[in-house]
Amino acid sequence: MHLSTRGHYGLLAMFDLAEHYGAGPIPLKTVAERQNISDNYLEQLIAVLRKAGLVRSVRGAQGGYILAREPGSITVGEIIRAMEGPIAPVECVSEVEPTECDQADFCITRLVWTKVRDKLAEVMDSISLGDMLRDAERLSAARKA
Amino acid sequence: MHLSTRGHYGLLAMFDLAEHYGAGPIPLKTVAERQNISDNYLEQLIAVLRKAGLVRSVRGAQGGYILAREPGSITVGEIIRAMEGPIAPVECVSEVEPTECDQADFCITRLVWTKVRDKLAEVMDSISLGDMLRDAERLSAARKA
DNA sequence: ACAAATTCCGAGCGGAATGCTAAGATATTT
DNA sequence: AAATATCTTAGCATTCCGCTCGGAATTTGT
Repeated sequence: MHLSTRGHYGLLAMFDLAEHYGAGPIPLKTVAERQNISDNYLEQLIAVLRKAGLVRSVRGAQGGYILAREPGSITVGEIIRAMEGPIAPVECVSEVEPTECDQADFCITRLVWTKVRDKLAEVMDSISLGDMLRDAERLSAARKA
Repeated sequence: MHLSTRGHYGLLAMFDLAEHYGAGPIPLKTVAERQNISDNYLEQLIAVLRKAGLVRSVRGAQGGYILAREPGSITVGEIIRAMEGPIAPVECVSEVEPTECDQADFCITRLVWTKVRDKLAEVMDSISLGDMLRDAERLSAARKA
């Protein structure tokens, strides 16, 4: 049950952009440095996020990346699906194009994986970048107190 | 968010043993054939389950494998942990020995992964092989009707 | 016009994990 | 003994992961 660094870094980068939402385009190098990720590598990852329509890019000097939508309307689930593909503990219960299996009708383990998948999707879809920003505020407030 | 075949096959094998619980030791070859898994490969996988104390083995002719406990007392979570290691979408929130991270205290994504991990564990721990047997009965009853 | 800053794109690559196969050693039953 | 199983280890092809690198294209500022 492991995520690859794609999803891990992808969420870090998106959250970083969320924290600076409204401040114009953020160069990738800045994000990479703040999140301690190789910027060469992050470049490839953000390309995926862009193609998925989750970030907008501005080329040239003073350019960078901006969230395509408000932080509150982008969920962790969307980001993870973009980076890691459809949610599916095993392929035969993939959210899209589950692989055929002639025993699917009476496969009990399949029921299990379906439940797992649904819970997974439920948690991830229920958390937005906006929620995370609020958590961050609460945390830093508690820290000061 | 993919399981390897280890967890997948592991659960299939355990469920097969559950379906024949009480009928004495089941040879691995039989399980492999019924579940359509390479028996050479399954041999390695079941060794892990045995070391985890989830199945007992009987060597020699007429030997095979038996669940170490009642189906109702063995959960999917146990099986998956045995086969795939501690549940953890990312390492820094692993159930055991989470890797150190100097930013752990104010890492918001970490909170997300913790929630994901907990939900994952919750579903898997809430389903036992006994539950699956009941589902199987219900399904075959519905099929006959 | 030119230089600097940036995104964009694709090639390549070492290492690790995955999913097996295979072969033999060991134990038990008949 | 012979047959039936588990047990153990080695190996191996393929794929994926997590990068690095080089350079082209685009925009801004001087």
